[in-house]
Amino acid sequence: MRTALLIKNTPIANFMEIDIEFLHSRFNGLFELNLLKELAQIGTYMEIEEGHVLMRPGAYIRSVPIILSGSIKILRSDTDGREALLYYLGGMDSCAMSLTCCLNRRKSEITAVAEEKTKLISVPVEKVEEWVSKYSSWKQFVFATYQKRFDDLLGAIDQIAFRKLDERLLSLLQRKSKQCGCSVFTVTHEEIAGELATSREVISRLLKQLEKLGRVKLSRNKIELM
Amino acid sequence: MRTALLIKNTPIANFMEIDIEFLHSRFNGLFELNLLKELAQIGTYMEIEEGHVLMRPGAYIRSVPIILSGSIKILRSDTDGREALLYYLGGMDSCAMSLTCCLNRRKSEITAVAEEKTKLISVPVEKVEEWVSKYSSWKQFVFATYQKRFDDLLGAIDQIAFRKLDERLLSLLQRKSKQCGCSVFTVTHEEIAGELATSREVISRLLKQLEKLGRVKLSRNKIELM
DNA sequence: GGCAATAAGTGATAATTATCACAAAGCCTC
DNA sequence: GAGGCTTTGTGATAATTATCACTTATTGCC
Repeated sequence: MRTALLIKNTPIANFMEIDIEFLHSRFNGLFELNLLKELAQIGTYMEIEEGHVLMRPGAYIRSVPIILSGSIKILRSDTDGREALLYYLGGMDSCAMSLTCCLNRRKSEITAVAEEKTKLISVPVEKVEEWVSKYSSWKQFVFATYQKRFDDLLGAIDQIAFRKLDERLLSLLQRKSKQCGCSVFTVTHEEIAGELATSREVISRLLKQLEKLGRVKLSRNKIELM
Repeated sequence: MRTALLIKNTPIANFMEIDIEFLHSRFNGLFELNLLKELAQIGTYMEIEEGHVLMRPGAYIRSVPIILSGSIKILRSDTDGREALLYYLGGMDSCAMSLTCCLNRRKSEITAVAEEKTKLISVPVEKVEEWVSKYSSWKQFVFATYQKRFDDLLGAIDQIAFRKLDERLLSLLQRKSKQCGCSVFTVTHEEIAGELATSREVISRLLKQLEKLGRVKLSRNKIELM
Protein backbone atom coordinates (compact mmCIF):
# COMPACT_ATOMS: atom_id res chain seq x y z
CA MET A 1 0.00 0.00 0.00
CA ARG A 2 1.40 3.34 -0.92
CA THR A 3 0.31 6.94 -1.08
CA ALA A 4 -2.27 7.50 -3.75
CA LEU A 5 -1.99 10.18 -6.36
CA LEU A 6 -2.13 13.69 -5.07
CA ILE A 7 -5.45 15.12 -6.01
CA LYS A 8 -6.15 18.78 -6.42
CA ASN A 9 -9.83 19.39 -6.49
CA THR A 10 -9.65 22.54 -8.53
CA PRO A 11 -13.04 22.93 -10.16
CA ILE A 12 -13.28 22.85 -13.91
CA ALA A 13 -13.19 26.41 -15.05
CA ASN A 14 -14.59 28.61 -17.78
CA PHE A 15 -17.44 26.98 -19.60
CA MET A 16 -17.69 28.92 -22.80
CA GLU A 17 -19.71 29.25 -25.90
CA ILE A 18 -17.85 27.65 -28.74
CA ASP A 19 -17.17 29.86 -31.68
CA ILE A 20 -17.48 28.20 -35.08
CA GLU A 21 -14.68 30.36 -36.43
CA PHE A 22 -12.46 29.21 -33.63
CA LEU A 23 -13.28 25.59 -34.31
CA HIS A 24 -12.68 26.06 -37.96
CA SER A 25 -9.20 27.33 -37.34
CA ARG A 26 -8.41 24.44 -35.02
CA PHE A 27 -9.92 21.60 -37.00
CA ASN A 28 -9.12 23.00 -40.37
CA GLY A 29 -9.23 20.14 -42.81
CA LEU A 30 -9.87 17.54 -40.16
CA PHE A 31 -13.64 17.79 -39.85
CA GLU A 32 -16.29 18.68 -42.40
CA LEU A 33 -18.31 21.86 -41.98
CA ASN A 34 -21.54 20.27 -40.79
CA LEU A 35 -19.68 18.35 -38.18
CA LEU A 36 -17.99 21.53 -37.00
CA LYS A 37 -21.39 23.16 -36.68
CA GLU A 38 -22.70 20.30 -34.57
CA LEU A 39 -19.54 20.36 -32.52
CA ALA A 40 -20.00 24.06 -31.82
CA GLN A 41 -23.61 23.53 -30.89
CA ILE A 42 -23.33 20.37 -28.84
CA GLY A 43 -19.79 20.20 -27.54
CA THR A 44 -18.81 21.88 -24.30
CA TYR A 45 -15.67 23.97 -24.19
CA MET A 46 -13.66 23.62 -21.02
CA GLU A 47 -10.45 24.87 -19.53
CA ILE A 48 -8.88 22.50 -17.07
CA GLU A 49 -6.38 23.70 -14.50
CA GLU A 50 -3.08 21.93 -14.06
CA GLY A 51 -3.35 19.03 -11.66
CA HIS A 52 -7.08 18.62 -12.06
CA VAL A 53 -8.22 15.01 -12.17
CA LEU A 54 -10.52 14.58 -15.14
CA MET A 55 -11.24 10.94 -14.68
CA ARG A 56 -10.84 8.32 -12.01
CA PRO A 57 -11.13 4.54 -12.06
CA GLY A 58 -14.66 3.47 -11.37
CA ALA A 59 -16.28 6.68 -12.56
CA TYR A 60 -18.77 6.51 -15.39
CA ILE A 61 -17.83 8.43 -18.44
CA ARG A 62 -20.48 10.35 -20.27
CA SER A 63 -18.41 12.31 -22.69
CA VAL A 64 -15.36 12.13 -24.87
CA PRO A 65 -12.81 14.93 -24.67
CA ILE A 66 -10.98 16.38 -27.63
CA ILE A 67 -7.89 18.21 -26.48
CA LEU A 68 -7.33 21.59 -28.12
CA SER A 69 -4.19 22.56 -26.25
CA GLY A 70 -2.28 21.54 -23.16
CA SER A 71 -1.84 17.92 -22.18
CA ILE A 72 -3.49 15.18 -20.22
CA LYS A 73 -1.63 12.38 -18.53
CA ILE A 74 -3.27 8.95 -18.59
CA LEU A 75 -2.35 6.56 -15.77
CA ARG A 76 -3.25 2.99 -14.99
CA SER A 77 -3.89 2.37 -11.30
CA ASP A 78 -3.38 -0.81 -9.40
CA THR A 79 -5.79 -1.98 -6.70
CA ASP A 80 -3.26 -1.16 -4.00
CA GLY A 81 -2.52 2.37 -5.02
CA ARG A 82 0.37 1.88 -7.40
CA GLU A 83 0.30 3.63 -10.74
CA ALA A 84 1.91 3.52 -14.14
CA LEU A 85 1.96 6.12 -16.87
CA LEU A 86 0.27 4.93 -20.04
CA TYR A 87 0.56 7.94 -22.32
CA TYR A 88 -0.04 11.62 -22.82
CA LEU A 89 -2.83 13.21 -24.77
CA GLY A 90 -1.91 16.38 -26.58
CA GLY A 91 -3.28 18.68 -29.26
CA MET A 92 -6.20 17.33 -31.30
CA ASP A 93 -5.96 14.03 -29.46
CA SER A 94 -8.81 12.18 -27.98
CA CYS A 95 -8.95 9.41 -25.46
CA ALA A 96 -9.62 5.85 -26.54
CA MET A 97 -10.54 4.82 -23.03
CA SER A 98 -13.33 7.34 -23.09
CA LEU A 99 -14.35 6.03 -26.46
CA THR A 100 -14.53 2.40 -25.41
CA CYS A 101 -16.13 3.30 -22.13
CA CYS A 102 -18.68 5.54 -23.75
CA LEU A 103 -19.55 3.21 -26.53
CA ASN A 104 -20.04 0.42 -24.03
CA ARG A 105 -21.42 2.31 -21.05
CA ARG A 106 -18.62 1.05 -18.87
CA LYS A 107 -16.66 2.42 -15.98
CA SER A 108 -13.33 4.10 -16.42
CA GLU A 109 -10.32 1.92 -15.79
CA ILE A 110 -7.79 4.70 -15.85
CA THR A 111 -6.93 8.00 -14.25
CA ALA A 112 -6.61 11.19 -16.29
CA VAL A 113 -4.82 14.24 -14.91
CA ALA A 114 -4.10 17.57 -16.58
CA GLU A 115 -0.34 18.03 -16.74
CA GLU A 116 -0.72 21.69 -17.54
CA LYS A 117 -3.57 24.07 -18.20
CA THR A 118 -5.61 22.33 -20.85
CA LYS A 119 -8.37 23.42 -23.20
CA LEU A 120 -10.75 20.84 -24.56
CA ILE A 121 -14.10 20.20 -26.10
CA SER A 122 -16.26 17.61 -24.48
CA VAL A 123 -18.64 15.62 -26.68
CA PRO A 124 -21.55 13.73 -25.11
CA VAL A 125 -21.59 9.99 -25.57
CA GLU A 126 -24.74 9.77 -27.74
CA LYS A 127 -23.26 12.02 -30.35
CA VAL A 128 -19.97 10.18 -30.48
CA GLU A 129 -21.69 7.08 -31.73
CA GLU A 130 -24.20 8.85 -33.94
CA TRP A 131 -21.48 10.82 -35.70
CA VAL A 132 -19.51 7.70 -36.53
CA SER A 133 -22.25 6.74 -38.96
CA LYS A 134 -23.10 10.29 -39.98
CA TYR A 135 -19.73 11.86 -40.67
CA SER A 136 -16.98 10.06 -42.47
CA SER A 137 -14.39 12.46 -41.05
CA TRP A 138 -15.55 11.70 -37.51
CA LYS A 139 -15.32 7.98 -38.23
CA GLN A 140 -11.77 8.51 -39.43
CA PHE A 141 -11.02 10.51 -36.34
CA VAL A 142 -12.33 7.79 -34.04
CA PHE A 143 -10.35 5.11 -35.82
CA ALA A 144 -7.24 7.23 -35.82
CA THR A 145 -7.69 7.79 -32.10
CA TYR A 146 -7.94 4.09 -31.43
CA GLN A 147 -4.88 3.47 -33.48
CA LYS A 148 -2.82 6.14 -31.79
CA ARG A 149 -3.75 4.95 -28.30
CA PHE A 150 -3.05 1.39 -29.34
CA ASP A 151 0.40 2.44 -30.43
CA ASP A 152 0.86 4.38 -27.22
CA LEU A 153 -0.03 1.33 -25.15
CA LEU A 154 2.40 -0.81 -27.11
CA GLY A 155 5.03 1.83 -26.45
CA ALA A 156 4.23 1.75 -22.75
CA ILE A 157 4.56 -2.03 -22.76
CA ASP A 158 7.90 -1.78 -24.52
CA GLN A 159 9.17 0.48 -21.81
CA ILE A 160 7.81 -1.45 -18.88
CA ALA A 161 8.66 -4.90 -20.17
CA PHE A 162 12.00 -4.36 -21.86
CA ARG A 163 13.72 -1.30 -20.40
CA LYS A 164 15.46 -0.82 -17.11
CA LEU A 165 14.33 1.85 -14.70
CA ASP A 166 17.17 4.25 -15.44
CA GLU A 167 16.39 4.20 -19.15
CA ARG A 168 12.70 4.57 -18.48
CA LEU A 169 13.38 7.48 -16.18
CA LEU A 170 15.48 9.23 -18.75
CA SER A 171 12.94 8.80 -21.50
CA LEU A 172 10.20 10.00 -19.17
CA LEU A 173 12.21 13.13 -18.46
CA GLN A 174 12.74 13.65 -22.16
CA ARG A 175 9.06 13.26 -22.78
CA LYS A 176 8.21 15.74 -20.07
CA SER A 177 10.69 18.19 -21.42
CA LYS A 178 9.22 17.86 -24.90
CA GLN A 179 5.72 18.17 -23.50
CA CYS A 180 6.38 21.50 -21.81
CA GLY A 181 8.62 22.68 -24.61
CA CYS A 182 11.54 23.54 -22.37
CA SER A 183 14.39 21.81 -20.58
CA VAL A 184 13.35 22.75 -17.04
CA PHE A 185 10.12 21.45 -15.65
CA THR A 186 8.30 21.19 -12.35
CA VAL A 187 7.94 17.74 -10.92
CA THR A 188 8.61 15.90 -7.66
CA HIS A 189 10.45 12.63 -7.31
CA GLU A 190 7.30 11.21 -5.79
CA GLU A 191 5.29 12.02 -8.88
CA ILE A 192 7.84 10.43 -11.17
CA ALA A 193 7.88 7.35 -8.95
CA GLY A 194 4.14 7.09 -9.43
CA GLU A 195 4.40 7.31 -13.19
CA LEU A 196 7.06 4.62 -13.30
CA ALA A 197 5.31 2.37 -10.79
CA THR A 198 8.18 2.38 -8.32
CA SER A 199 9.09 4.12 -5.07
CA ARG A 200 10.34 7.60 -4.43
CA GLU A 201 13.69 6.53 -2.98
CA VAL A 202 14.54 4.57 -6.07
CA ILE A 203 13.84 7.57 -8.27
CA SER A 204 15.81 9.89 -5.99
CA ARG A 205 18.81 7.61 -6.28
CA LEU A 206 18.58 7.19 -10.02
CA LEU A 207 18.22 10.93 -10.44
CA LYS A 208 21.31 11.52 -8.32
CA GLN A 209 23.13 9.07 -10.56
CA LEU A 210 21.99 10.96 -13.65
CA GLU A 211 23.09 14.19 -12.03
CA LYS A 212 26.55 12.75 -11.40
CA LEU A 213 26.70 11.79 -15.06
CA GLY A 214 25.83 15.39 -15.93
CA ARG A 215 22.57 14.44 -17.62
CA VAL A 216 20.32 16.46 -15.31
CA LYS A 217 20.41 19.24 -12.75
CA LEU A 218 18.24 18.77 -9.68
CA SER A 219 16.52 21.17 -7.35
CA ARG A 220 13.41 21.12 -5.24
CA ASN A 221 10.32 20.52 -7.40
CA LYS A 222 12.37 20.99 -10.53
CA ILE A 223 14.49 19.02 -12.91
CA GLU A 224 16.61 20.43 -15.66
CA LEU A 225 17.48 18.14 -18.51
CA MET A 226 20.91 18.78 -19.98
CA MET B 1 20.60 -10.81 -27.24
CA ARG B 2 18.75 -14.03 -26.77
CA THR B 3 17.31 -16.85 -28.82
CA ALA B 4 14.45 -15.67 -30.94
CA LEU B 5 11.11 -17.39 -31.02
CA LEU B 6 11.18 -20.86 -32.50
CA ILE B 7 9.54 -20.68 -35.87
CA LYS B 8 7.90 -23.58 -37.57
CA ASN B 9 7.37 -22.83 -41.17
CA THR B 10 4.43 -25.13 -41.60
CA PRO B 11 2.54 -23.88 -44.61
CA ILE B 12 -0.97 -22.62 -44.17
CA ALA B 13 -3.24 -25.53 -44.95
CA ASN B 14 -6.66 -26.19 -46.44
CA PHE B 15 -7.97 -23.21 -48.31
CA MET B 16 -11.64 -23.94 -48.62
CA GLU B 17 -14.82 -22.61 -50.04
CA ILE B 18 -16.85 -21.00 -47.31
CA ASP B 19 -20.30 -22.37 -46.82
CA ILE B 20 -22.96 -19.80 -46.02
CA GLU B 21 -24.77 -22.27 -43.79
CA PHE B 22 -21.59 -22.82 -41.87
CA LEU B 23 -21.07 -19.11 -41.43
CA HIS B 24 -24.62 -18.64 -40.37
CA SER B 25 -24.22 -21.17 -37.59
CA ARG B 26 -21.03 -19.52 -36.38
CA PHE B 27 -22.04 -15.89 -36.61
CA ASN B 28 -25.63 -16.41 -35.69
CA GLY B 29 -27.00 -13.11 -34.53
CA LEU B 30 -23.66 -11.34 -34.81
CA PHE B 31 -23.71 -10.39 -38.48
CA GLU B 32 -26.56 -9.53 -40.78
CA LEU B 33 -27.39 -11.81 -43.70
CA ASN B 34 -25.97 -9.65 -46.46
CA LEU B 35 -22.71 -9.34 -44.60
CA LEU B 36 -22.56 -13.11 -44.17
CA LYS B 37 -23.03 -13.49 -47.92
CA GLU B 38 -20.20 -11.12 -48.65
CA LEU B 39 -18.06 -12.83 -46.07
CA ALA B 40 -18.67 -16.18 -47.72
CA GLN B 41 -17.87 -14.78 -51.12
CA ILE B 42 -14.88 -12.62 -50.29
CA GLY B 43 -13.37 -14.07 -47.13
CA THR B 44 -10.80 -16.85 -47.26
CA TYR B 45 -11.19 -19.81 -44.98
CA MET B 46 -7.94 -21.12 -43.54
CA GLU B 47 -6.77 -23.75 -41.15
CA ILE B 48 -3.55 -22.89 -39.39
CA GLU B 49 -1.37 -25.57 -37.86
CA GLU B 50 -0.12 -25.23 -34.31
CA GLY B 51 3.08 -23.26 -34.13
CA HIS B 52 2.58 -21.51 -37.43
CA VAL B 53 3.63 -17.87 -37.41
CA LEU B 54 0.84 -15.82 -38.92
CA MET B 55 2.44 -12.49 -38.59
CA ARG B 56 5.83 -11.06 -37.87
CA PRO B 57 7.05 -7.56 -37.03
CA GLY B 58 7.80 -5.62 -40.17
CA ALA B 59 5.50 -7.59 -42.43
CA TYR B 60 2.75 -5.75 -44.22
CA ILE B 61 -0.71 -6.89 -43.37
CA ARG B 62 -3.27 -7.12 -46.09
CA SER B 63 -6.07 -8.91 -44.34
CA VAL B 64 -7.84 -9.13 -41.04
CA PRO B 65 -8.41 -12.56 -39.51
CA ILE B 66 -11.56 -13.61 -37.70
CA ILE B 67 -10.87 -16.63 -35.55
CA LEU B 68 -13.53 -19.35 -35.75
CA SER B 69 -11.86 -21.83 -33.41
CA GLY B 70 -8.48 -22.48 -31.85
CA SER B 71 -6.33 -19.69 -30.52
CA ILE B 72 -3.67 -17.25 -31.59
CA LYS B 73 -1.02 -15.88 -29.31
CA ILE B 74 -0.04 -12.24 -29.82
CA LEU B 75 3.47 -11.24 -28.74
CA ARG B 76 5.35 -7.99 -28.64
CA SER B 77 8.97 -8.31 -29.70
CA ASP B 78 11.88 -6.21 -28.60
CA THR B 79 14.63 -5.15 -30.97
CA ASP B 80 17.06 -7.51 -29.28
CA GLY B 81 14.96 -10.62 -29.46
CA ARG B 82 13.07 -10.44 -26.21
CA GLU B 83 9.36 -11.00 -26.23
CA ALA B 84 6.30 -10.44 -24.09
CA LEU B 85 2.87 -11.97 -24.36
CA LEU B 86 0.18 -9.42 -25.06
CA TYR B 87 -2.96 -11.53 -25.28
CA TYR B 88 -4.69 -14.47 -26.85
CA LEU B 89 -7.25 -14.37 -29.62
CA GLY B 90 -9.95 -16.99 -29.38
CA GLY B 91 -13.34 -17.78 -30.90
CA MET B 92 -14.97 -14.98 -32.87
CA ASP B 93 -12.13 -12.67 -31.98
CA SER B 94 -10.31 -10.48 -34.35
CA CYS B 95 -7.02 -8.69 -34.10
CA ALA B 96 -6.90 -4.97 -33.48
CA MET B 97 -3.33 -4.77 -34.67
CA SER B 98 -4.42 -6.07 -38.04
CA LEU B 99 -7.21 -3.55 -38.01
CA THR B 100 -5.02 -0.58 -37.27
CA CYS B 101 -2.36 -1.78 -39.61
CA CYS B 102 -4.79 -2.44 -42.40
CA LEU B 103 -6.68 0.76 -42.05
CA ASN B 104 -3.43 2.68 -42.11
CA ARG B 105 -1.38 0.58 -44.49
CA ARG B 106 1.28 0.09 -41.86
CA LYS B 107 3.68 -2.65 -40.94
CA SER B 108 2.93 -5.15 -38.22
CA GLU B 109 4.46 -4.40 -34.86
CA ILE B 110 3.66 -7.72 -33.29
CA THR B 111 4.12 -11.44 -33.73
CA ALA B 112 1.15 -13.78 -34.03
CA VAL B 113 1.54 -17.52 -33.50
CA ALA B 114 -1.10 -20.25 -33.54
CA GLU B 115 -1.14 -21.88 -30.10
CA GLU B 116 -3.16 -24.79 -31.43
CA LYS B 117 -4.77 -25.77 -34.69
CA THR B 118 -6.80 -22.73 -35.62
CA LYS B 119 -9.58 -22.07 -38.11
CA LEU B 120 -10.15 -18.59 -39.34
CA ILE B 121 -11.61 -16.42 -42.03
CA SER B 122 -9.38 -13.84 -43.58
CA VAL B 123 -10.93 -10.61 -44.82
CA PRO B 124 -9.03 -8.40 -47.26
CA VAL B 125 -8.23 -4.91 -46.12
CA GLU B 126 -10.39 -3.01 -48.62
CA LYS B 127 -13.50 -4.74 -47.44
CA VAL B 128 -12.76 -4.18 -43.79
CA GLU B 129 -13.05 -0.46 -44.26
CA GLU B 130 -15.88 -0.56 -46.76
CA TRP B 131 -18.01 -2.71 -44.49
CA VAL B 132 -17.61 -0.35 -41.57
CA SER B 133 -19.77 2.13 -43.43
CA LYS B 134 -21.97 -0.44 -45.09
CA TYR B 135 -22.92 -2.79 -42.26
CA SER B 136 -23.79 -1.59 -38.84
CA SER B 137 -23.08 -5.03 -37.39
CA TRP B 138 -19.58 -4.97 -38.86
CA LYS B 139 -19.01 -1.52 -37.43
CA GLN B 140 -20.08 -2.83 -34.04
CA PHE B 141 -17.77 -5.78 -34.48
CA VAL B 142 -14.80 -3.60 -35.30
CA PHE B 143 -15.43 -1.33 -32.35
CA ALA B 144 -15.93 -4.29 -30.05
CA THR B 145 -12.65 -5.73 -31.30
CA TYR B 146 -10.79 -2.51 -30.54
CA GLN B 147 -12.31 -2.40 -27.14
CA LYS B 148 -11.46 -5.99 -26.30
CA ARG B 149 -7.87 -5.64 -27.41
CA PHE B 150 -7.59 -2.40 -25.53
CA ASP B 151 -8.74 -4.16 -22.40
CA ASP B 152 -6.34 -7.00 -23.11
CA LEU B 153 -3.44 -4.58 -23.38
CA LEU B 154 -4.40 -2.90 -20.14
CA GLY B 155 -4.49 -6.34 -18.55
CA ALA B 156 -1.04 -7.08 -19.93
CA ILE B 157 0.24 -3.81 -18.49
CA ASP B 158 -1.27 -4.63 -15.10
CA GLN B 159 0.58 -7.90 -15.06
CA ILE B 160 3.89 -6.57 -16.27
CA ALA B 161 3.90 -3.40 -14.22
CA PHE B 162 2.34 -4.49 -10.95
CA ARG B 163 2.79 -8.24 -10.50
CA LYS B 164 5.84 -10.22 -9.55
CA LEU B 165 7.14 -12.93 -11.81
CA ASP B 166 5.84 -15.84 -9.74
CA GLU B 167 2.32 -14.46 -9.84
CA ARG B 168 2.58 -13.72 -13.53
CA LEU B 169 3.84 -17.24 -14.14
CA LEU B 170 0.96 -18.76 -12.26
CA SER B 171 -1.64 -16.74 -14.06
CA LEU B 172 -0.03 -17.57 -17.38
CA LEU B 173 -0.25 -21.26 -16.56
CA GLN B 174 -3.87 -20.83 -15.58
CA ARG B 175 -4.60 -19.07 -18.81
CA LYS B 176 -2.89 -21.78 -20.81
CA SER B 177 -4.82 -24.43 -18.98
CA LYS B 178 -8.08 -22.64 -19.66
CA GLN B 179 -7.09 -22.14 -23.28
CA CYS B 180 -6.55 -25.85 -23.95
CA GLY B 181 -9.42 -26.83 -21.71
CA CYS B 182 -7.40 -29.25 -19.65
CA SER B 183 -4.98 -29.19 -16.74
CA VAL B 184 -2.01 -30.70 -18.60
CA PHE B 185 -0.47 -28.83 -21.47
CA THR B 186 2.59 -28.94 -23.67
CA VAL B 187 5.07 -26.14 -23.22
CA THR B 188 8.77 -25.66 -22.56
CA HIS B 189 10.29 -23.42 -19.91
CA GLU B 190 11.98 -21.56 -22.72
CA GLU B 191 8.66 -20.73 -24.33
CA ILE B 192 7.20 -19.47 -21.08
CA ALA B 193 10.30 -17.37 -20.50
CA GLY B 194 9.67 -15.76 -23.87
CA GLU B 195 6.10 -14.94 -23.05
CA LEU B 196 7.06 -13.39 -19.73
CA ALA B 197 10.06 -11.52 -21.12
CA THR B 198 12.56 -13.22 -18.84
CA SER B 199 15.13 -16.00 -19.04
CA ARG B 200 14.65 -19.75 -19.00
CA GLU B 201 16.59 -20.33 -15.77
CA VAL B 202 14.37 -17.96 -13.88
CA ILE B 203 11.27 -19.78 -15.07
CA SER B 204 12.77 -23.19 -14.28
CA ARG B 205 13.45 -22.07 -10.74
CA LEU B 206 10.05 -20.52 -10.20
CA LEU B 207 8.39 -23.64 -11.59
CA LYS B 208 10.39 -25.82 -9.21
CA GLN B 209 9.20 -23.58 -6.41
CA LEU B 210 5.61 -24.01 -7.51
CA GLU B 211 6.13 -27.75 -7.70
CA LYS B 212 7.42 -27.82 -4.13
CA LEU B 213 4.30 -25.94 -3.10
CA GLY B 214 2.26 -28.62 -4.84
CA ARG B 215 0.77 -26.18 -7.36
CA VAL B 216 2.13 -27.90 -10.47
CA LYS B 217 3.64 -31.17 -11.62
CA LEU B 218 6.55 -30.90 -14.05
CA SER B 219 7.84 -33.16 -16.77
CA ARG B 220 9.66 -32.68 -20.04
CA ASN B 221 7.64 -30.46 -22.36
CA LYS B 222 4.64 -30.67 -20.09
CA ILE B 223 3.18 -28.94 -17.11
CA GLU B 224 0.25 -30.11 -15.08
CA LEU B 225 -1.61 -27.51 -13.09
CA MET B 226 -2.99 -28.84 -9.82
C1' DG C 1 13.13 34.48 12.45
C1' DG C 2 10.89 30.23 13.84
C1' DC C 3 7.85 26.47 12.69
C1' DA C 4 5.48 23.21 9.98
C1' DA C 5 5.06 20.90 5.88
C1' DT C 6 6.83 18.92 1.97
C1' DA C 7 10.63 17.21 -0.69
C1' DA C 8 14.90 15.06 -1.19
C1' DG C 9 19.19 12.39 0.39
C1' DT C 10 21.06 8.26 2.19
C1' DG C 11 22.74 4.04 4.80
C1' DA C 12 21.54 -0.61 5.59
C1' DT C 13 19.49 -4.50 4.08
C1' DA C 14 16.36 -7.55 1.69
C1' DA C 15 13.99 -9.30 -2.18
C1' DT C 16 13.73 -10.10 -6.87
C1' DT C 17 15.48 -10.99 -11.19
C1' DA C 18 19.43 -11.82 -14.40
C1' DT C 19 23.58 -14.24 -16.01
C1' DC C 20 27.09 -17.64 -16.55
C1' DA C 21 28.60 -22.07 -16.61
C1' DC C 22 27.85 -26.45 -16.38
C1' DA C 23 25.61 -31.04 -15.15
C1' DA C 24 21.95 -34.20 -15.57
C1' DA C 25 17.91 -36.12 -17.67
C1' DG C 26 14.79 -37.34 -21.41
C1' DC C 27 14.07 -38.50 -26.05
C1' DC C 28 15.01 -39.61 -30.92
C1' DT C 29 17.57 -41.87 -34.42
C1' DC C 30 20.44 -44.94 -36.35
C1' DG D 1 22.07 -48.99 -26.74
C1' DA D 2 25.15 -45.26 -28.09
C1' DG D 3 25.52 -40.75 -29.59
C1' DG D 4 23.40 -36.38 -30.14
C1' DC D 5 20.02 -32.97 -29.44
C1' DT D 6 16.83 -30.64 -26.52
C1' DT D 7 15.19 -29.66 -22.16
C1' DT D 8 15.68 -29.07 -17.40
C1' DG D 9 18.27 -28.47 -12.89
C1' DT D 10 21.28 -25.87 -10.18
C1' DG D 11 25.25 -23.44 -7.87
C1' DA D 12 27.48 -19.14 -7.75
C1' DT D 13 27.23 -14.53 -8.28
C1' DA D 14 25.82 -10.05 -9.90
C1' DA D 15 22.63 -6.53 -10.97
C1' DT D 16 18.48 -4.34 -10.20
C1' DT D 17 14.81 -2.85 -7.54
C1' DA D 18 12.34 -2.48 -3.02
C1' DT D 19 11.90 -1.21 1.88
C1' DC D 20 12.78 0.83 6.27
C1' DA D 21 14.29 4.29 9.01
C1' DC D 22 16.06 8.20 9.36
C1' DT D 23 18.36 12.83 8.34
C1' DT D 24 18.76 16.94 5.84
C1' DA D 25 17.20 20.54 2.73
C1' DT D 26 13.79 23.93 1.05
C1' DT D 27 9.74 26.54 1.12
C1' DG D 28 5.86 28.97 2.78
C1' DC D 29 3.72 31.16 6.42
C1' DC D 30 2.72 33.28 10.92
